[in-house]
Amino acid sequence: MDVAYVESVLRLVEAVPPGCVTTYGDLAEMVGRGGPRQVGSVLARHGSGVPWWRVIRADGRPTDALAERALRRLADEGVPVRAGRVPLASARWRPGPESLPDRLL
DNA sequence: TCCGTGACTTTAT
DNA sequence: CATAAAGCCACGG
Repeated sequence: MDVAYVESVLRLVEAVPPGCVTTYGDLAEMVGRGGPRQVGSVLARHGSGVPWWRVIRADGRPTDALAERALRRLADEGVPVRAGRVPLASARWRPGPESLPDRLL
């Protein structure tokens, strides 16, 4: 896993605005390389410095080990949470061309 | 090479 | 709507 890839992922996560969420799969697609699991891998090792709680799974739930912490922070910043799950249909972040870090390297 | 592992996803029950 | 099974991708032993 090279540095360029890691930085691309971290930059995107940093670009997710408060009150919104995104998924591992979406990030993978934006980066254009690797898959959801690779994105998860990056956050697991180097995600301490970015808003990791805004990255959740495709089913709207944060990864199991971090569910408590993530859901509380999300709720704190106004993200709707129902039954331990975020309604992606409404809270999912859809970056406009100018909000994207773009030139990802 | 083969195999297990993981901050995952999709499809089928 | 909840679960299970299979698929997927990169890494390391």
